[in-house]
Amino acid sequence: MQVRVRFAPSPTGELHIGGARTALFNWLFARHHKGKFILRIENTDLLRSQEDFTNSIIENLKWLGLDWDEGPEVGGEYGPYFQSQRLSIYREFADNLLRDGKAYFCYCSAEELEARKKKMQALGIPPVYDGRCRNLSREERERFEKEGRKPTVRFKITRRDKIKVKDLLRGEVIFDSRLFGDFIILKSDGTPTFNFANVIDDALMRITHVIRGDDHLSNTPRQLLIYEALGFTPPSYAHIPMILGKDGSKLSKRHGATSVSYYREKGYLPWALVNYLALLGWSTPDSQQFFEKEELIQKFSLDRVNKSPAIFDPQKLEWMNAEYIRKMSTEKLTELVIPYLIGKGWVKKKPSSRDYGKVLRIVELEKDRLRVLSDITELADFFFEKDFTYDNKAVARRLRKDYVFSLLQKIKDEISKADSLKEEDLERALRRLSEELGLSTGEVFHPLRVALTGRMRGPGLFELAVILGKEEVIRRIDRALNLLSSEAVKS
RNA sequence: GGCGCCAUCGUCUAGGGGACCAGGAUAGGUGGUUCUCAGCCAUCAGACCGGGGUUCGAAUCCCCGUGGCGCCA
Repeated sequence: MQVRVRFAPSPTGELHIGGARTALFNWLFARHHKGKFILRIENTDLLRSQEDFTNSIIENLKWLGLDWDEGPEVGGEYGPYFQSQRLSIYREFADNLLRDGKAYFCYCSAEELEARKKKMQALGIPPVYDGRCRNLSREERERFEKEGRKPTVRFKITRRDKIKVKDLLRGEVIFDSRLFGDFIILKSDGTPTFNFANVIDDALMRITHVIRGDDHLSNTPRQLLIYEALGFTPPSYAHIPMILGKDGSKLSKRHGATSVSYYREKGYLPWALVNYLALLGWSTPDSQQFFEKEELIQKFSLDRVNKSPAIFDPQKLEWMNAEYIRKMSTEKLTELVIPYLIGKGWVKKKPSSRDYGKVLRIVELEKDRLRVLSDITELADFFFEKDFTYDNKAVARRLRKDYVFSLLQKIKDEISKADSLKEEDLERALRRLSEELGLSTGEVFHPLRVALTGRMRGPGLFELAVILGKEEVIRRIDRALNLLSSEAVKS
């Protein structure tokens, strides 16, 4: 039998890190078994669902490289793949259950239910629905209808025994159906509840394996009951551990950025994110860290998914991203970085080949320092901003020294002599100068670096000077000299 | 409240009775390389939730407790 799995997000928000990981595990499982990966949008809750989110989720899944075989945009023979287009299907199945006496109308209002629940809790009784609408007489029903009550449809629990959930990761988990109250399958507005729609769609879409967060484990026995009532064969289940925030609670905005789109904009590489996410709850026997796509597909297996929840660690993700950036060719990296430079107005939309060459060179020099693509804007600003601001500490520590003023003048003279800047020439000249003046190389290099970049850290001095070019280097030395002399006047 | 799941370094994890005074990765400390930073190399520190069993032997199996999380909502 061909494996068919699905990812079924509800478009009530952006694609979440946790959702992405669930999607990934499903996708990996499908690709590993040469099965189908299906995308279904669970937008039944029309109030909270938004089209924008649907589009965003789709875009982000594509960006991550998690392509689906059936679903929005690609279609498939088990559609439609939007729950909002399947409402008549749910109603039909609900009607069947009503007809068969496996479900019934319930006229209790949300307020009444809430009040009873509170009372039961106060008495220490499990707060389950008491089934009072189970056997309403025709008259009672008519009376409620006249009162203008809109009924919900409840599923009748007839089993009074243990329900076994066979979970691929956790083995058999046993629930007691006596603890369930009759639950709602169709809300009073006619839309299905999660459990109901989910089961019907999975059944009709021939889903063979349900891989989802273990927050759904407790829902599973109820779903099994629906499968049974409908005469469908349930799928296999694998409840994967959830991803938590730093403090161990469910990952949410409180923990910082949790949406995939944030990481995308920030300049994380899709595969770095995928690779990192794969390691949250799954590992190889040797704790391998890096995987190429095909390798990950080949090695992935549900029985190496562990059972305990994982805490999302942005630091390790950042490290992994930096690793992938360093491994990437400079050409490819430059392509990815240019949009950020355009955003700053430092590079034209269509850079000239000369500008492009310059950017390429800058990227090459900054590559080791990039952790995310957007880092480029603060790392390389001085290459583009002629009037960069000096770092106060850098000026104090490296520029504001007695010897620096005349040193910079000498460097300037030296550079002026040559007709163009070359790395080796500059290095040789500076080293000679340090010897002549009895200064350490650091005492010569550091002040020049601050004069040229405004800061103490950065790429190789000679390399960056060559990129700036002779004229600009002289200009910047003058600027630093000005700064020093104006301060001299002040003091 | 009931039910369920989970429990190894701060974090991600390896481990499935002896190979473990617990391995890797990340983050952190120290040293080296270099004009600085980053990187790289070397090095240090850091964990089996607690208690009972089972066994010659337990991180590994069982029970209880505790804690975290989830579902019912």
